[in-house]
Formats: sequence, structure tokens, C-alpha cells
Amino acid sequence: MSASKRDQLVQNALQAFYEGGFHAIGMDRVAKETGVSKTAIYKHFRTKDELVLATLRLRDEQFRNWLVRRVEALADDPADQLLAVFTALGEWFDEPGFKSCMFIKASSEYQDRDEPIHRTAAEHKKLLQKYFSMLAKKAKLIEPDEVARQILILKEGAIVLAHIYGSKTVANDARRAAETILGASLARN
Amino acid sequence: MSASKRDQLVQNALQAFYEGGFHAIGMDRVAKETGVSKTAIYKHFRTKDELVLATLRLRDEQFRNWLVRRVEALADDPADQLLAVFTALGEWFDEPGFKSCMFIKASSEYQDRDEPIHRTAAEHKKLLQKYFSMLAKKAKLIEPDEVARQILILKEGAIVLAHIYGSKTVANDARRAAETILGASLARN
DNA sequence: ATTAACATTAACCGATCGGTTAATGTAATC
DNA sequence: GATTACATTAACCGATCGGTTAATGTTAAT
Repeated sequence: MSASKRDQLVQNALQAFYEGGFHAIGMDRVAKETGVSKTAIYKHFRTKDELVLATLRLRDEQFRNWLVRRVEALADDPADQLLAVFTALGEWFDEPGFKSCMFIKASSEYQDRDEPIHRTAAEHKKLLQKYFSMLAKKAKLIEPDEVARQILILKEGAIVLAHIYGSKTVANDARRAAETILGASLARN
Repeated sequence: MSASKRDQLVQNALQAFYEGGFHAIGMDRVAKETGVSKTAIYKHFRTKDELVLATLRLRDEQFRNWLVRRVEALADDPADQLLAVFTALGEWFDEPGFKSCMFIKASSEYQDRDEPIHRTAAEHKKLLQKYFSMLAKKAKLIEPDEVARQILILKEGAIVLAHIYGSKTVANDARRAAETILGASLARN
């Protein structure tokens, strides 16, 4: 199997797990929906968990790339970019295929914090927090790290609620909350 | 089976699903851990999904009762009560058995919004939102409904992050964000 | 043309899935 | 004491779980 075929397998498995859930989608189903035989899959991944890990690593890269690019397209000023996060989220929520965050779902199904899959989800969130922290520092906020953590909390809450009851206002509510928080952290300057 | 024994079955099943996940815990396992035979379980619940629904209804009642009582014990003023939500959450996060919110996990494993289990999770969140809305109105905030939705977003985000990487500051961060939001909504009065 | 190396297929493994059925135990009614 | 009603047990159902193995292609080097 060529490298690109392996990538396609991971991409298709990612799609299957995202749409169907990790435990609910079996390896036979993965084989069928990716067009790759089970034997071929197990040639590249020793266990299902390793395949799941590969899909999460791909998702991490895809999601953070998408977010950073979309945010940079939406705003120039770092403070505005922190708010643009929620504009981008709102666009994501409106996509027909939106089904919450893959890492929240992964941590829901692999609950133990020392499981590699759970740890991968945690690392993804840490990287997002670092990104927000960098923006908050560039925006010269008083307490950039705390604000970054709060932005992350708003982001995760918005995703969960957008998935649970597809509210059209949730991205907007989160954005306005972020505006208030940023406003308070700027005002003290 | 007496009514109280049925309640015990649901309570034990709730514990098993909360700790192990809905798809990961099979009915044989439920039977073993509740001490009730599978046949006896299926006398009261036609399907596994109906048992899951029963556990969610119980959890909804338990969680909201706990939250309201804890909040009322922590503060008298309605605005302070909205902040006390996050103090209560922090206590919950510190409990050894804490493993995220059962309804977030349910909506992660039963993703389709028209599934009864998913809808039950949505109703739980709606009821919390109503509770926050009532407090916000009693606190005479300018935009009580919007603030209530934002408090809910902060709550869900805090739960997710507390579960994913057990941060000790996440409840505090959310609380301070709520303080800022409430402060802004009071200041305009 | 033969052989060696690699992919792919599909049958198979024991275990478990959600759910049912037949047999056994137990208690109350007659 | 026989009968009825109900609980409980455990064996069982086909399907699917994660994972393996043997057989079959296919390709490339000899």
C-alpha cells in the first residue's frame, strides 16, 4: 500500500469514527467503508486503538490548521483574532456534517486519563490553549494565560451545546462572552 | 421485583454506564454489576436504550437537585448564586469518581439529534439553562437569557476540560469569566 | 518459465453483543 | 397437597466484536 493510500485509509477511518463513534464502528465496518481489507489495515496498525490514534493525529493537524487559517482570514488584530475564533466556530456549526468535536467524543469513550487516546485528546486541547495564549499575549492583555483558558472553556462549551441542541445563537453567545472578557482585560491596561 | 429494587437496578446501571460508557458496557455486564439477572432487567425495560433512558432520567433529577441545593447553601443573592454554580462544579471536579457529564457523554455516543437518548440530554441542558435564566432574572441583569446561555456554555466547557486534563484551575477560570460577564451585565443597570 | 516476495481475499477464532426461551425455584391460593 | 402465578437462572440465538491465519492473486527478479 502506498503512502498516499495509507493516508486515505486514515482519512476515511477518521470520517467513519467521527460520524459513527469509536466503539460503535467496528473494524469490519472500517474495512468496508475505506475499501481496505482488514488484513491490510492490520498490516499498518497493530490494534484498533492505534488506528484511532492515527485518526486523532490527523484530525488535530486538520482542525488546528483550519482554525488558524480561518482566524487569520477573518481578522488582523490579535484581539480581534481571539474573537474571530467564535466566528469560525459558528461557520463550522452550520456545516451539515458537524457532529461535535472528535476529541471531546474520544475522551468520552476513552475516559481513563492515562489511556493514550485520552491523552491525545488532552494534548490537542493544550495546543489550542497555547495558540490562544499566544494571541492573548500579542494583544497585550493583562492576564493572557487566564484569558486563553477562558476562551478555551467558551469554545468547548459552545461546541458541546451546538451539538446537543444545534442552537443557532450559541456561537454568538460565546463570542459576546469573549468580547466582555477581552474588554475587561484590555480596560485594565 | 419491588419498586425499590427497580430503583436500585437503575441506580446501579447508571453507575456502570457513567464509569464505563454506554456502548462499552454490555447488558451482561449490567446484569452482573447490578446483581439483577438479564431476564429480570428485560422484564422492566424492553431494550437497552430504554434502560439507558431510565438512567438518564434519574441522573437528571439527581444532578439538578444536587446543584440547586449546593448553590443555595453557598449563596443567598441570586447573582452570587450564579457564581456559586462554579464553586459547586469545582467541588464536583475534585471528587474521585468525577468522569465528566453523563449527558455530554450520552450525546457523544448517541449523536443523532432525533434519537430519544440524545433528546433527553438536550432536555437536561435546557432545564439547566432555565434555572440559570431564572437566577439571572432575579438578579435583575439586563439580558438575563443571554447571560444564562453564557453561564451554561462556561459550565459545559469547564466540565469537558476538567475531565480531559483534570486542571485544578478550570472551575476557577470559569467562575472568574462568569464574574466578568455578570459584572458587565450589572454595570449597565 | 520459475521462484521468491508481497497484497489481497475470505474464512475463521473465541468472546461478547442485544435479546429470547425453556427450565427451575418459590410463594401464595385453593 | 395440588395448582397457579410469578421470579430467577442459565442455556441459547444470530450477529458482530477485535484480531489471525491460510489460501489465492499479482508482481518482479532470476
